[in-house]
Amino acid sequence: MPSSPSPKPASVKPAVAKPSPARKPGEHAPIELENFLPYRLSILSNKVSQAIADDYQQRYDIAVTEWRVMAVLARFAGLSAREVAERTAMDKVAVSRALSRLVDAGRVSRHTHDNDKRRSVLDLTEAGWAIHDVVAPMARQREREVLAKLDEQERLWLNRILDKLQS
Amino acid sequence: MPSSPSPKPASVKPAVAKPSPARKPGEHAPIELENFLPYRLSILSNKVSQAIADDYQQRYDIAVTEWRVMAVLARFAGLSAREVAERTAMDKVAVSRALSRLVDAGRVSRHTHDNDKRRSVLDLTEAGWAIHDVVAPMARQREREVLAKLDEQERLWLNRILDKLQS
DNA sequence: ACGTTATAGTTACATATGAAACCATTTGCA
DNA sequence: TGCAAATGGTTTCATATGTAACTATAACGT
Repeated sequence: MPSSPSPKPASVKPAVAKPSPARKPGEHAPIELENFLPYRLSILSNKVSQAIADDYQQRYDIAVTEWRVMAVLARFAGLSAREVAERTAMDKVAVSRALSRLVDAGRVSRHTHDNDKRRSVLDLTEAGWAIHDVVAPMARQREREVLAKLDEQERLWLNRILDKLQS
Repeated sequence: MPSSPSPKPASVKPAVAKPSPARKPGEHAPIELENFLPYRLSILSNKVSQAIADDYQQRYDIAVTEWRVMAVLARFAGLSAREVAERTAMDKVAVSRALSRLVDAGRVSRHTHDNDKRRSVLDLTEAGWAIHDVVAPMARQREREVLAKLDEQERLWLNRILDKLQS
């Protein structure tokens, strides 16, 4: 299975589109956004996230941040707000706001921790679970559609690469 | 060079951290955010973009959107606002706002197109180029630092994978 | 026990962003 | 021509987001 050799370097970019030089050639060395990793990541990330958000945003009136909070509470019941923030990589203010909307909407329950009155103890309500059980499969389906553009080997490399970049 | 075999599947995830089950096992199938592609992309993208933005944001009082506009104008002089929007994947409102700040700051010049008075003709000014010529190398350096976490083979795969996902 | 410091969370403010409405100009076509 | 539709761009308004300030509780050191 680990057969195919290294990928072709995606062709040497033979001057795409409309490269209008500004001044003396070679002087300013502008960045080629379409090959610039941060830019490409940003475009791709937004496109993928948006595709998923489109599935639930209007239908349930849930924002992306709220869905993320719901997703971690589905996996880890009884977390505090700070723990939710850690797991979602959101800041605590964003979490606080998402939670107040979710609690108001009856999708998350919030209690005070027995041994520490500062902390909240958060859980999905029945209504929250009901939404989760519809949205989670849709999200997974979208992910599958994106990954379907890759073959098995590429998917393995992608995982490995993301792992390394993450650190 | 195309020697190494397919990457190990990043280990089979032997229940990381704090997997507190919520209810009957297997019933709800929550998403594991840390393995969910859209989430991972989002985290990575934000981290990388932020690292670069930190280099110029305070120093020059430039927002990310403004830097992107400058970057495409460095490469393609004389674009219209709409063309800038296309190349940056920003919407036209965002471009309009970034431009008004850039023009006010004397970093971009805006003229009216000779044959179409609706269109603007945009260019970096001397001041704009001066900033560009400092920031562009810094941005490239950050990209290099990120990519340094990968070996040559992984970088090739990453390119290929991004190309495929982009479509 | 008591004051200092740290932590959990919310609120306030200032800025960023997106959708829709809007103006000006140009294009398409009867 | 003349007028409806399309296009480039800006403004408006409503919402989102981040930073810093704030409240309440807990932990720490004496």
